[in-house]
Amino acid sequence: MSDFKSLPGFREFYPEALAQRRFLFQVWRQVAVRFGFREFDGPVLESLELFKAKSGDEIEGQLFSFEDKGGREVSLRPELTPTLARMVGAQANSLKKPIKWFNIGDNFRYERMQKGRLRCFTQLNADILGEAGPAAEVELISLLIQTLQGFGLGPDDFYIRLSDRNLWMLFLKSRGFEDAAPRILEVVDKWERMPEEAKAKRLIEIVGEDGSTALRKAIDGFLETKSVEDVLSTFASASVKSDLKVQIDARIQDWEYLTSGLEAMGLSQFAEMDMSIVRGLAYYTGFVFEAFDRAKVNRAIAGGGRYDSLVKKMGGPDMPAVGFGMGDVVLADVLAERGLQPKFVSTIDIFAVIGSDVERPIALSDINLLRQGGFSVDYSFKSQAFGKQLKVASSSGARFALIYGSDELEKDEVTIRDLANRNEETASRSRLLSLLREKLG
RNA sequence: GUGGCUGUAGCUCAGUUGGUUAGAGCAUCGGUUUGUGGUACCGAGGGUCGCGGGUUCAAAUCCCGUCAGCCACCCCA
Repeated sequence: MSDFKSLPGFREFYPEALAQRRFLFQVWRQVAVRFGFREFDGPVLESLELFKAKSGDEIEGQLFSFEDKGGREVSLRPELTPTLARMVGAQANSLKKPIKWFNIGDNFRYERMQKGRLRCFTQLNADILGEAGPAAEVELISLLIQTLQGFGLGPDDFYIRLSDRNLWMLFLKSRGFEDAAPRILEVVDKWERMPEEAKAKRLIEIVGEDGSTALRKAIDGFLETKSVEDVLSTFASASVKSDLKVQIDARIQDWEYLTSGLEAMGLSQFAEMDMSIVRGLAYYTGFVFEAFDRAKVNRAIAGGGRYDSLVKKMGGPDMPAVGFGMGDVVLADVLAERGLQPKFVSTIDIFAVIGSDVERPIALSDINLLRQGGFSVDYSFKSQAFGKQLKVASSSGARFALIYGSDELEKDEVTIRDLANRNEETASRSRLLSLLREKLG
């Protein structure tokens, strides 16, 4: 074993593993293009400030950051969104709206690795910018669903949890918790995992002893919300000021637009309203959603949401935005568990079997022509028995073996052997290329 | 960052209460086979038993440390 190991959390891809990896990318790219998204990319290394500005100092401990030789504080990107927001912001006026972009790229986090979590992972990011209404969410969530379907995953395998930070804010306002709302959402984010006493304690810290019981009841009640009808009844029971009422009604209309849009696409079975999703990061402003593995609780395959203020924060104009990310690590695990990761066999078109060093120059000449002609051709580097070479030919996955023996070359011919059915025919070397073009189409 | 479990060949694993030169299957390479391939047979290469220290006449085996991996927390863009 070598003393030079790869770094923790960084993977090596041998050809077979790389083939599987490229399969993921291929499906990602194919579906995104089908939805009219355009591929872009940004730098892998950015200034540390870019990520600190967006996510806050707390995140810094997980950044893969260091000082470069010019004394700059830099970081490998932990996510693509800040870069995207900056890029779009810089050319916002000249870009056609809505902007539908996607990226497949490596991201980095410096943290302890575990299942589904490495220090270098690849994410599909898909974002729509310049569309403030829920039509963008319909498009993005349907892209997310169709992508997962593209891998053979169905409604028994995953579902989308839909939530809404905006609706949470309106709800908390309507119950009189407006000022503490951001801090309350932080608690809601961890609600499922928190022990009872911890919940009570945190709520008292936030709103004090008096309000905490009512708040507790409100949160538990709102978490039960499973449909637009539930939302309606939640707010119907509350007496709220008229300007707030207008906002709530507008938001309910957005929800109706979103759910009916997904229904029209035939995707209702995949989507569930689940207000427990608020997503940790502060930059989400509206709808948030996650794709969950049905087989394992608490395993998110993808997640995203709306971040309407980020482009402006990155120095651009006001520009609404929504997007999601899907990592390759969890996805590959999910596919492997379900046997949906195809087995890739490398194949070539033609394997040349060369009788001896006498025939070799002629064979090499043909091999080069066939390769120039677009065929993938392989051959044995050293002289070996015919049987041995045919064995190699067969395990190479080639469709045809070309046999360059002394008998054939006397007549300036080669034997074309179909490796599947073992039929042979002879062909003159001058016709070889056109004949193989017919056979291999 | 915290805790638990696990490290023997490329892979999956044997290896007895500590006792000769650490094994098997698969894989790889070579041969049986300079004119015909999925089988078969024969053979070869491949290991500092994760690494370092300790106990012992003797350590893959027992002890300590360390590194790595897995799992659960924490966190999750």
